[in-house]
Amino acid sequence: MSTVEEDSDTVTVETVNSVTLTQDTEGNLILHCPQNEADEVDSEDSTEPPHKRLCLSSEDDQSIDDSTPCISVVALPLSENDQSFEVTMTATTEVADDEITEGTVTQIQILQNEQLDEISSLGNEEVSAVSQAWFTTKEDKDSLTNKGHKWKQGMWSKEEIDILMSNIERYLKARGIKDATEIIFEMSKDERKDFYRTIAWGLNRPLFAVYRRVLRMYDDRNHVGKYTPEEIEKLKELRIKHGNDWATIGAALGRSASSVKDRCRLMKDTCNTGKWTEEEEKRLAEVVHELTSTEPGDTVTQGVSWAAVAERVGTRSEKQCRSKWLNYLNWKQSGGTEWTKEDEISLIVRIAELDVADENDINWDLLAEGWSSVRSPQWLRSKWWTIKRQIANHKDVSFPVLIKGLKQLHENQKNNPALVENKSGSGVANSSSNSSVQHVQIRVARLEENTALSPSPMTALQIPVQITHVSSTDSPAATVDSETITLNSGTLQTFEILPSFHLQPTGTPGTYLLQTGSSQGLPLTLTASPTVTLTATAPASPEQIIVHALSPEHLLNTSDNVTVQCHTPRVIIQTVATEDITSSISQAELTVDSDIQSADFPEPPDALEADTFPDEIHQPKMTVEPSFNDAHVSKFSDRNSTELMNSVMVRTEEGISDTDLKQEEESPSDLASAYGTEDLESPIEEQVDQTTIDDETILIVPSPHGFIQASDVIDSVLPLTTLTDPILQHHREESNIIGSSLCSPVSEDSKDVEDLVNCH
DNA sequence: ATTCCAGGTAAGGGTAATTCTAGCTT
DNA sequence: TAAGCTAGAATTACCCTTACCTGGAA
Repeated sequence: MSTVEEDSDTVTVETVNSVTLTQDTEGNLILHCPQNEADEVDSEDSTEPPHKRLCLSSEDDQSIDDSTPCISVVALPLSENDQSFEVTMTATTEVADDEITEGTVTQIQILQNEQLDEISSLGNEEVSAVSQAWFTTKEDKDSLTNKGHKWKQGMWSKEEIDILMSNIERYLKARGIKDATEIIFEMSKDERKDFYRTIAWGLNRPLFAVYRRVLRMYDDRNHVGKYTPEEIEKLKELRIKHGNDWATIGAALGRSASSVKDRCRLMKDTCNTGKWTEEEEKRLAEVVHELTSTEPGDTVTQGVSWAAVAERVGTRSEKQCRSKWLNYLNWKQSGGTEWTKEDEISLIVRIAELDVADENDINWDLLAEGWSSVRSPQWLRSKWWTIKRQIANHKDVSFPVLIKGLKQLHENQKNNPALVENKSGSGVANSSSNSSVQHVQIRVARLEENTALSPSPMTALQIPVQITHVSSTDSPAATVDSETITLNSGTLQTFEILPSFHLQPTGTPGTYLLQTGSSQGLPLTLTASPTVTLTATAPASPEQIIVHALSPEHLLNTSDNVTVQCHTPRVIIQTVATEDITSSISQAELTVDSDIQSADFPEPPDALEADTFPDEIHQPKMTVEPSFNDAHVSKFSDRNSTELMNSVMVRTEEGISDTDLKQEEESPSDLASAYGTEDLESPIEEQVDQTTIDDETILIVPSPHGFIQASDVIDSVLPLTTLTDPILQHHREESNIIGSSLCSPVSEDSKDVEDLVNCH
């Protein structure tokens, strides 16, 4: 148990596990509990789902009850296996920027499986010690290491970037500053005092790493792209003139200093390009062995000074030398064997067996050991990268899901070579190539539900993972896939689906633009009571959005009737009805429509194009259309009636070309008959593989169309047996609605959300 | 004068994405 | 033989850490 006391005499945020606690722009507190730390207290053999409740209590009776009269809590198990989870608390009163440090005493305790476990903790103090310390020297680091501190290194995860962006947003908002670049590039050190320290909060990285990251993110001379031949020429001249004064050279070229520095590293006048000659290879090998004091045949993958090697080789740059050695020469010299399809499957299995929650946790050195066809750990990692990219949306699914999907995919191919052959469309099915399994998508949707617990913690239920083939070689409409999932469950209050988007008001009441990371906006229409409007807020992350649609009576008391919040890795769209949120069975419905449709949506305003997310955050788009009704609403088909109370529709689109946007219109009745009959042509291709792994179901759905149409998979997308929520199952048994109320996708031109509403 | 703080610079190891190309099939 | 295709090689823009530096404040 640890107590985190901020620099305040009044506030204590106390946790009983090691959690990262952040606060978004709306004052929502986001806690993240890493798996390894949770494991300290969770029995290893526990098979209980990691449902945890967040318990708020106050040492000061005034604190929560008075100042934050309504707090909704969302507990999100990140996967069915790990014990990590995220908790989001939404206080309906505005929480000021500094309230965490200046407010009242709040105790946060994490309860698991309805038992209050006293959980030992590494605590936030340690996190703070790292992220609040500006240390770059070896002594500083040794000192912290000796005190038992650990911090994250390597590539920043999306989650970290989300936290950072959220912190920056909050900092800007609190100070009324519009553009972070004002602070970063224009203010003096004194003026921006504490900026970096503030935005580093919740990040387990050295302050210096945060600083570098922020500079890169906001430097518009970064991410400029490929150097033109003219730029290269100019760069050469500037290099002669200014030497290693990268800042000056960069300024002259309109590039960042590190960019021009990196580019210069690649261009040596003496460098050859293209295929290595035997002489060059021989020289490289000799130099590497000489500089590392190794013998020919020894495996050398680390501890090589490539700059020194390149210097000695003479005709190649350090990058070229490293790449050649690690990806070919060392393996060839030490008698490596060819990489096979079996190796590929083995790699997936081995990675799965590692049971790591994050790809960054994979020890590639260890994985590459004693594997003759692996050229180097670095090469193996790049191999994994190519395997991973067989999944078109690999960036949008969690790592465990990705692994499961790949495993299932390969097993399916192994058991059904015909599928491989058909999908590849060529005679290369027996080769070790990956071509046959490219253009696969994994779809994950998760449902959540309010329970009777106050103040409304969520328990999760899940929609199966779906993998759909969308081979672009098979069809000009290849990137178009579609399916519609309709759930008709009275208890559903929360819908969660990948990937993500961003809400922006359009100026038209009740209509919002939904913006994806790639700056494409689409309208969001709230088909609900006129008194319910959406308030879009800056998301804490582009990955996850929570929409809280509070009841009309609550709306009278607050301007924030809907809260949008994001955090990785999934999108959540949630309505919270203030009345009877404990109702176990109501008639709420939820429609998920990931259909791809041609866009006759209005162009997004220019304002939406600008800088909503950093360049490096890109998400594909998909259509998401959850609709939530509370107990006042009995049927989805009634949604256009005035009975609708809380109904939210959200849609966005896949990034598809104009030609991809030509999809045949299907009426609901067409669809209903279609998926019952017309696709039953090929026994092989009709095969739907469904495997339940833990609580998650993965479907592999080959399609005769080369892509998934609504008619292909609807029946499989949501088999009744895959819903794991007991309440929902109970409801299903009662009504048997889910299977019978599958909603069709709507017309190709997305007449708009009204059509979707009325499609029943 | 010294130490600390809050950056700042350069070097270099690395990753991930794209482009090129040799070799294969049609 | 040419065209098309693909896997693997090569390239490169960008990322991250490390080590050392700087100028002002304490």
